[in-house]
Parts: sequence; C-alpha cells; structure tokens
Amino acid sequence: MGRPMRMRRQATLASLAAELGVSRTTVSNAYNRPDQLSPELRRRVLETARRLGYPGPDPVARSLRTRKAGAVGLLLTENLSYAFRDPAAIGVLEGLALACEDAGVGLHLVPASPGREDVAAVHRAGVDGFVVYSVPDDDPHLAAVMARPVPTVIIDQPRIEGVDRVGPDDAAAITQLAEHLVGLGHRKVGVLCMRLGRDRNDGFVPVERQRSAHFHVQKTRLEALAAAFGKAGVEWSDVPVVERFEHTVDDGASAARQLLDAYPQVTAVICTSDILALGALAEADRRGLRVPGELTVTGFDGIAEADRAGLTTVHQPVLEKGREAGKLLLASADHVNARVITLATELRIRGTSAPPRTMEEHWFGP
Amino acid sequence: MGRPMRMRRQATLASLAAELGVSRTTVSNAYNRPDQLSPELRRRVLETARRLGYPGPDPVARSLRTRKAGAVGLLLTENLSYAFRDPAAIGVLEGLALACEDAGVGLHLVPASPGREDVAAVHRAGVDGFVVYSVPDDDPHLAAVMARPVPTVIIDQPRIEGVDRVGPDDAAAITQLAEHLVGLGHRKVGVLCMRLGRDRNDGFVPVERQRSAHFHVQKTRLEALAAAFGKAGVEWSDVPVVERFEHTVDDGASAARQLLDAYPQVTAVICTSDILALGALAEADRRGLRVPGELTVTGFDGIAEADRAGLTTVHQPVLEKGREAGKLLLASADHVNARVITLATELRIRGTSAPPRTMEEHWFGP
DNA sequence: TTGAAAGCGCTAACAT
DNA sequence: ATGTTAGCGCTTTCAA
Repeated sequence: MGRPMRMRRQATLASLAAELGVSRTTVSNAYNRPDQLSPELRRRVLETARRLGYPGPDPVARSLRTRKAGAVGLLLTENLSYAFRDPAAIGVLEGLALACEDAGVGLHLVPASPGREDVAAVHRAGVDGFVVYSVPDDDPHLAAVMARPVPTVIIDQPRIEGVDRVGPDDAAAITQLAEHLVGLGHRKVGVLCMRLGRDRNDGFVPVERQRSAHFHVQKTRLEALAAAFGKAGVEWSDVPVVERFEHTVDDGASAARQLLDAYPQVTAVICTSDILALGALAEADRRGLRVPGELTVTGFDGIAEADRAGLTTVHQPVLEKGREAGKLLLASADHVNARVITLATELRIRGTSAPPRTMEEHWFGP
Repeated sequence: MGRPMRMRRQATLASLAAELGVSRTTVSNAYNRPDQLSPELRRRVLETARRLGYPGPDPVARSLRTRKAGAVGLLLTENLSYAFRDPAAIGVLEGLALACEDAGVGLHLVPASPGREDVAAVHRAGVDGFVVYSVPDDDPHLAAVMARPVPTVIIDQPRIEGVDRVGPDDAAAITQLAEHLVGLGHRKVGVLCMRLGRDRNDGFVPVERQRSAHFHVQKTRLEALAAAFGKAGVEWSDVPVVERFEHTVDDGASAARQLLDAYPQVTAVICTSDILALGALAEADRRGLRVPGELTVTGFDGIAEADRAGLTTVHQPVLEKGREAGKLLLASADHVNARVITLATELRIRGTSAPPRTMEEHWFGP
C-alpha cells in the first residue's frame, strides 16, 4: 500500500498488444521468448509496457496456463512460528530452502495450526507439490494434502504406503542408544516423549496409548526401547513414560519432575528429543542430582545446544533431511515405486551417561 | 510422486457438473458456499467428486478468478537458507509467520540469492503482497518487487519514499550506545560492520564508501556514530571501520583481528550486530585481552546468545518487526500516506563495556 | 517473424 | 435453490 498509483491493475498483456497493434502472442514472446521476435520490436514492446505501467505477465494467470506454480508447499504439524523455535525444525527448513533455492522455486509455508481443523489453507496453496514434515497420521491437513493431485514427500512421519519418505531409521538409532544404556547397567529407566496424538495428554502414558500413538516416530522409538530393554529383562509395562504436548525445554523439565517425583529410583531418563533432555538436565540440576553420577540423561537429534551441554544423544542430519526431501520432490522423474531415503544417524556418547549408582553407593556413598 | 493414480488430473469442476447434470455454479457452491444449495444436493456433489477423483477447485484457477493468491511473499537479501542461521532473521521470520497464520495466508519465501541477477522468481510468485526484509537499495529483486502491482512493506531497509516501513530508529539507538561509550571515556574506538554494498569488500572502509553505502541501516549507524563521537572531539576519519561481507561469528572474529592488528590502541570495538560482536569477543579471548578490562565490545540486536554472553548491546524486538510488517501488509485498509512503524529499542548495558584502561594502567598495571 | 484461435479451471453477477 | 453468461490474464499450437 502507500502507492495508490501501483494499486489498480489496468494494463494487461491484451491491452498492451492492442495499444501496440500487435498480437498477444508477440507481447508474450517479448517476455518469455526474446529470440522469437526482432530486438527492435521487443524493445518497443517493453518500452510501451513501461509507459503504460504494465508490470509484466500476471504470475497467477501464467501458472494457470502453464500448470506450474513455481513453488513447493510445506506442511508441518506445529504452528508455523514454532518451526522457527525448534532447532531441529529450523535445520529441516534450512535444508529444504536450500533445495528450493537451487531449483529456483519458492517455498510456500502453509498456515496450518494443529488445533485448527480448517483445511482450506491446503486447498488454497498454489504449489507444484508438498513436503510434509512430521505430522500425525490422522492429521486432517495431511489428508487434504494427499487429496491434491501433486507429488508429495514426507519427512519423518507418518509412513504412508506408496508415498516418498525421508528420515532416519528411528528404531535402529534408538536401539543403539538403549544398548549403550543397558551396557552401562541401567535397568530402572524412565522415558520422556513428545506428544503421541493430537489430544493433549501431559502425564504418564499407559502402554495402550503408546501402542495406538498417531505419531509414528515417537511410537517407533518407544517400541524399539521396549524391545531393547525387554531383551535385558526389563518389563516394559513397568517403565514409566511421561508425555508432553508442547515441545519446550520447560516442558522437558516439568516432565522430568513428574517422572522423578513418582519414580525416584530411576537411574536413567531417556528423552526422545534433545529439547526434552535439556529440560531434564535442568530439572536434575534443580534437584541437586549430579549428572551422570546420580542420573543419566540422554536425548535425540543432536542439535547444537546438545553438543554444548555435552549431552549423550543420537545425532541425525536434519539439514540433509530437508534438502533430500526437496530434491526428491523436485526430481519429478517418473517412477512407480515410492522412494525412501534413510539417513544415517550417529550415537554420540558424551558426558551425561554413565553407569548407575549401585544401591550401596546410594546409601553409603561411592 | 509414487502415486500414479493421483498424478493425472482428469476431473474438473466442469466435468463434474456435466456428470451430475447440474451447472458449474452449483458445484462451485458446493465447495465455497454450502448454504447456497440443499444439503442433499451438496452431498451428491461431494460424493460424485470423490468417485470421480475430483480434488476440489484448482487453487490457481481460483486465484486467477478471485484475484487473491492467499499468500504473502518474503524477499530477503541473503540466501534463503542463511535466514535460518541468523537468530535476528529467524525472529523476523517467526513474527511474520505468526501474522500470516493469524490471517490464514501462506508465507511464500522467494528464492532470490544475492549473487543471482535472475529476477524471475519475483515475477513468478503468486502472492498478494510482499514483505521485503533488509535489502540494499540497488537490489534488482527489490526493483522487481516494486514493479509488481501489489502492496509492499519493507522491514529495516531500504527506505523508499511512499512505501510502508517497519524498523527501529537506528540512529537514535546507536547514538545512545555511543554516548554510553563516550561517557565511559572511550575515544580510541574501532567499528565492525556488515556489508555496505552488494560488492564484497572485506576490510577497512574509507569514509567515501561509508557515505555511499547501499545498506541504509549500516549507513545510518555509521553516520550516527560519527556524529556522536564527533561531538566528543573524535575525528571520524581517524576511526577504523572494518567491513565483512558474510555475517557470521567467524567473520566477526577475523574482522576484529584485522582491526586490532592494525590499531592495537583501540579501547572499544563497536559492532553493528551481535553476531559480529560475539566474534570480536572470541578474538579478544584468543589474544588474551580481558573484556571489559582491557577491551570493550558492544553489539546490536539483542539476540539470545548475546544475553548469554553478557554482551552490552542494543536490543530490538525482532519478532515484533516481522509481526508488525505482516499485520501492516495484511491490513489492506486504503491509505494514502505510507505508514511507518518505529519500534522501541533498549540499550542493554552488560558486562562487556567498561572504562578504558588509562595509559598508566596500560604500562604499569591497574 | 507474427497472428488467430482455443482454451487453462474457476467464480461472480445476474437471472430464474 | 439453481442456471446463464462472462470473463480473470495468459500461453500455445498451428497457420500465414
């Protein structure tokens, strides 16, 4: 606004052609195929355009005609703004932006808040394809995306038959971590996890809810932990799992508090994200529990903050996830089978994991 | 991809209408104005749509017809991916995303790398308006945006007559900071600044280049510093200014090194961003210079890392910048005069600024 | 090198 | 409550 002159679109390609006494084709060519007309004529066209205030071909009309929007849509489960708070999400965004930039296409962030059932934003997005990042399998926005006749690539979750996907091998990654802890001697463990469904459930998670989780990544990690600790003789139904709807350091801290209040005998807190783990570290500090001497804490993701905190965690290449997803989407080569890219993860053993204190140590000191 | 069935768009609103034996209007209404037709008919329409695989009205065609794209474009001077690295830029993005979300419109990130002269991405973006964030006044992408007949809001820079703008009062803000330093007794100062033009110039900046800078924010800050220190009797042409094209902590460090190597007598390093200042702190540490005992360092922006480092800086509300810009753009009330929103800044005096060592102290210790 | 014709798929008056 | 009529602004065969 603020420039009334530029507000009212008057000139169109047709009016410009009329003014010049040439056909619309010629004007179109002046913009899109300079080699298809004489330089002299082209100059005249462009100059008249300037004089008439014609801003060049309307992008929407062009998109309709060419059936190319020149943009890819991004759907995420969280508030758009949240994506800029979570370092892992930022990494994915950065990678995706990189891929888009290389291809010269725009990145259209779809305004789909989790609460809002309003799916219209998905329908309204003029894009050539979607990247879906980490949404629950019953998300209505996801359904709306899948209904659109454009290619789609999913990052992390959900897993949908026949749809391209990019992500780590969550089960294998966290199994490695679990084996590390089992190897250290931990048997009394507790888990902090991110939301398992679209409904808010801040608290302990019955096994049934774990089983029916709509966030595949969380579900897979819990299952893998159950399997790994099961092998070590730990009955999974005895293992406390605390869920948090919001994914912040504070929520991690409060979850840890809830866990340790009810299960003080826990020797290791396994978190399904670094953010939650950072919160757990804060809570341990608050309680005066030394880490790793008195409590082991582990994360997942390998964000920069985790490195700084010396957190034992599983690193996954978040930037690559975004970039690979973008490349997959933009490489529109025909292919029958869904493509799946599995990214390498790396167990990073740092300073927050150590053998548990034995009972003797607990009562009589080390 | 990976779902061949969904790839070929066959059904259109018209074909659906034909199949049903109703008019196109009716089908359109079934989607857009449910109250305009009987529930029974609507059900039939929607069901037939499902059967035929009609995915609902094409967003591009709809946009062409309604002259609403349902998205705002964002143009930034840096690589898109860079925006996700700079905390200040992330803040702006988050705020803008917030505003978009509230309005239910998409956020279209335009792939405009600084190097690339290719302006086509701006022309191709199907958006209802642009937010331009911190670009040089001679940026060709900016020119392309201004040529488009849609409202535009600029954040920070450049200043363009008649165009809405959101930003802090850079001159006032940094003048406050300068007065703080002058008050402490600093007279031998040096400056680290961000790029002043689209050409790369990593090194000292002649006054002439300062004067002709294409980045208005940097220019304003330098001018205000010149004025403030001029009042204190400091000849600005004697003040070394080091420019860096890239905006990273490492570049801040190398700039500080360059400055201190050539001007070891400097008692304060004024940085036009926190990122650069964090680099300067790192370099001071590397040289064994105590801050603030032996060297004062100041920043600008007030990012979280700066707080953590206890940096003396000027805080500006970056999230608000983005949000206000979005609100301004989306509040399309007619108005003749350009709107300007000036955001409050706050001088945050922390632990990296102190009086300079006197010469006596320098030679003989405190 | 230029032009004529034919839509791309949809919505919004304005009827009925 | 449903249909008729007119485009939105552009690109693209195909012909001249």
